[in-house]
Parts: sequence; C-alpha cells; structure tokens
Amino acid sequence: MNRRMPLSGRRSASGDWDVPLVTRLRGFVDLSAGEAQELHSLIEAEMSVGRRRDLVIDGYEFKKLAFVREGFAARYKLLRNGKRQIITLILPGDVVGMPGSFLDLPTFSVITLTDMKMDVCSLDAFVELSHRRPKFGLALAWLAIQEATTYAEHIVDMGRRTSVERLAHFLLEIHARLTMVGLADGNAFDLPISQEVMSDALGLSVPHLNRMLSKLRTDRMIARADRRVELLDPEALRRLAHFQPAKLAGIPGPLKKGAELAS
Amino acid sequence: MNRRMPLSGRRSASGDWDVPLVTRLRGFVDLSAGEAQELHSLIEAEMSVGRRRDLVIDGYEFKKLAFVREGFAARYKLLRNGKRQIITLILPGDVVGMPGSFLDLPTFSVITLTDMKMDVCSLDAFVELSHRRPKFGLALAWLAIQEATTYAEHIVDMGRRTSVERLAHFLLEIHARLTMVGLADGNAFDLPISQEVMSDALGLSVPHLNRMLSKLRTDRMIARADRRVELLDPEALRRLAHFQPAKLAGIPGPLKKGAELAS
DNA sequence: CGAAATTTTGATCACGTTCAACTTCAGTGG
DNA sequence: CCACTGAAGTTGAACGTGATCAAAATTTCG
Repeated sequence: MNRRMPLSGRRSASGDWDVPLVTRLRGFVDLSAGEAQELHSLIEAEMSVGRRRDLVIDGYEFKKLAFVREGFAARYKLLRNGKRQIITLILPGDVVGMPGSFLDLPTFSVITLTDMKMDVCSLDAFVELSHRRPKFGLALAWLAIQEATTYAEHIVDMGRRTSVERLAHFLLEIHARLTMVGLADGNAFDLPISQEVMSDALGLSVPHLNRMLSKLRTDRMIARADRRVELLDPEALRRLAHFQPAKLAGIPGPLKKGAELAS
Repeated sequence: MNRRMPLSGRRSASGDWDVPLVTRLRGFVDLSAGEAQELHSLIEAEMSVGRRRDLVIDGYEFKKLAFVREGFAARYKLLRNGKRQIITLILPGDVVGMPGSFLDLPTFSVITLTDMKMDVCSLDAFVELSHRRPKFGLALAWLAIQEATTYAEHIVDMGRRTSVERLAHFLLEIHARLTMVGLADGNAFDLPISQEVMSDALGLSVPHLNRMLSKLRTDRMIARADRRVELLDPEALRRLAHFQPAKLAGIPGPLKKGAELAS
C-alpha cells in the first residue's frame, strides 16, 4: 500500500511549498520561500499509506521525520496487560517520528487512523540542514516544546478532570489544532475516528465514553453526525473543560521580522 | 530569599563547568570544555531560593531558562475546582522555564519543593548563542524531546496503569533520572517530598497513595525511611510497572565524533 | 445480502474518592 | 520539661465514578 510518488511538492500561487507543517512553522518563525524550499529539498519521499498501517513500532528503530500532509494517526503505547493508551492524535502539520526518532529505539508506536499522505526526510538530513541554518534546529525545538505542552495538558486531563470534562477538553483541543492548520470549518470539523480510539485517547472504557458523548449531545453542547463534530456551545464547553489555549511565542532574536538588522 | 552570588561557577578538576545539566547534555552531544564555557557565559545569575517559592506562575510572563543545580521542584497546574495536577517533578539537570518560556504566557506553574540552586540565563541569550553554534539549538530540541517523552509516559501512567503500578513507575522513573545525573546511591535515593506532592503527581488522593505506599512496603519492594527511598526489588517493581526506560539517541552527524564507539 | 465492525443500552462490581478521626513528629514557648 | 501547635502520615467507613461484562441495535463494507 505504500507507493512512492514523484517529488512534485505542493506549491501555492507564489511558488511556495504549501503544506500544513509550513503553516504551523510560520506561526512562530519567519520562513522565507527560499527557506521553505530548503526544507522541501530534504524530502526523500512523498508517501501515501492506507488506514491502520503501523508507521512506527515500539522497539523497532525509526529515524525519519514524516511531515503529515493529510490524514489522522495515533501515537500510542500497548501495555503487557493488553490495554492501550493513545498519547496523542497526530494531525496534519504534525511530525511522525517525534519523539521516536530521537531515541535509540522508540518507546511508542504510531498507527494511521485514516488514509494518510506525508513528506518524509531522514533525521540526519534535518540535523545536517540545522548546522547550516540554525533556524531549523530552533524550529525543531519549538515543535518539540509544543508537543510537550500538549502532552502536559493531557496529563491534567487524565489526572484531574472528570470524564465529561476530559471529553470536552479533547474536542476543544482537536478543534484548536485543526484550526491552526486551516482544517476546521468554523465550529465544526471532521473527526473520522471511532469511539474506541477516543476512549483509548481519554483513558476511558468505550461504554462510558459513549455515555459522555450522549451527555454532551443532550446538553446541546455538541452535535455529531457522520464523522463530523460541531461545537454548538463552545463557551460552555470551555468552561466545563477548564480549557486554556496555549500560544507558542515566536522565536526571538534576528529570526523575527523587524530584527534583520542584528548581525 | 533570592540572593545573587558571585558568578564563580562550578569547576571540575579539568576546569570544566561541572553541573548536572552539562552531565545530561553530554549524554547525547559532544560538548568540549570550551563549549561548556560558552554556555556558562550566558548565565546572568546564580540563584538560591528557599522551599515553596513560586518560580513560574501560570499566566505571568517568564522568559528565562533556569538550569537546576540542586533541589526539587514541581511543574503543575491548578484547576478552578481547586484540584492540582503535578505534570512532572523538576530535578537537578532539568530546566525551569521549559515549556513556559516558549509560550506567550506560561500555562503551568513551577514551585520549589526544597531549597534550590539554579543558573539562570535569558531565553533570548540562549537563542542568540544557538545562531552562532547550531549545536545548542539542537541540544535544546533534544532536551524538549526528552521532556515530551517523559510526559508521554505520565499519560500512560494516569490513563492505563492502576494506582500501585503508577506509584512503582513513578519511583523507578525518579530513580532513573537521578541516576542519570549521578544523584542516586545504587538502588536508594533521596526523595524529600511529602505524600501530598506524590499524590498530586500521580493523580491520586493522599489516603489512597498512602495505602499503596504501604502495600509496596509490606510486599518488600521498597523501603522508605526519613525522606529516602530504597528499591528493594527493582526487578519486581519493573515488572509491576511495565517499566521501559527510554534512551535518548545522540545528535547525529558531525557533532558526535567517535561517539558510536564510546560507552 | 450477509458478515463484521461500531454504537448503544443495561446490570453489576470494584477501585479509588471523600470525609473524618487519630497518630506521630518537629518545632516553639511557657 | 511539658504543653501547645501545625504539618505530615495513617487508618476506617461509606460512597460514587467509571470499569466490566453482556447483549441488542445500528452502520459499514465486502
């Protein structure tokens, strides 16, 4: 099911490399079209994979960075008792191989939840580029920080939020992340995942998750049809979930516009 | 209680800057004495603070990196319902301000649990150095990745491990992290924190944590006296906790000369 | 269409919370 | 030296959230 495609890239009108990761990076670093191009030149393959494909397997070497262009995946760990915990959903703009590629061996697995398209480069190539262009090393740090921040919020979810609060927080987070890469449609967004996946992400059982979903539905906070979610009352959801969005700061110094004068 | 001290630094016999963070960095990047010195030159203050001091406050700007030399702290979030979740314990070698300094405003607080000594520099200065020495930007990324990996394991703790398993995992993790910076004494280590702190780190109530502690004690897996912990049966603990240590890979490329042969 | 996966509903049970009281210990002042 | 204080640790009883198990209803898909 993995097939290689010609390295055409996706170009905007201005000839820029226009993928969700670049959108995300531009939220905190000034990337010229040329620099985006340098990043693009690292891509050694554009991959399309089907649903339910293992991308990273706990314990098996993986040293790539795969920038997700389309589709959903999950980073998870399987315990020996058979229980699965999903650490985070991987969305367009996210990087498969973070953190797995930075460890001797990954301690988590990644599996696609839908068909997925990604641009793949090797970690070595990225690091090599970072030597010539320190900005990319810093951008990597910023991405990792954002990952850690998201995880931190998940810890709060699991530790101190009740099941409804947790579900509400989950929906708000996904909505915020999709909005950031331009994939939300106002207060609605596609969420093409089963309740089993959601329950593993939230550390709940499927029946209980189901009940909490209907609770949010009967309380008129959300609507769910097909595999879409609509946030009917975002304000109430935010209050319920104690939702506090975190905004990544820009990389300081000569990298930011208006500071080009510094040597 | 904050007092400045002369910028003497801590030097090893070889004149190297010898602090836990450098030990940690050397686990994945080749740092010459000169480079450690460059890092040291960023330090604008060596601070000593007492117990129970807020270092970072949720919602109030903080743009420093404080490298912990001695002492314990906790990164946490307080919900509006009064519940507290500790995201992670901050140990010597860790960085206060990660991730808070990278956000417009921190979304978590940090409080010291013991007296603490740290070396403080501004994030701007660190980024500026990373421009001249890309290695430091990459090292920052590696540190952030390690932070994310630790958090990921905490998510598994809270979501899919029972309370005893969680406690066992917690003790093993702290032991591993202290060992990494040379602060464990074989299978024993100082853990100068109250059960309330532990319960907030594990998302448990104090009484229940207490029961699980006595369980591990009566099962002869750990001993706890004063504020020390001894792992009496590390193997049994690892089995119980499904413990899987993650080892950070070295930064690839020209940075890691001959490191493949070492260790 | 039939088979499989997913969603929904119900009944029972257990893990961990809550609340309360009691103990231990270190520090402080009479 | 003892009384008092406050923080930390320990124990017990009742309760509730969410798990577990089971089965039915519904959707998806070969």
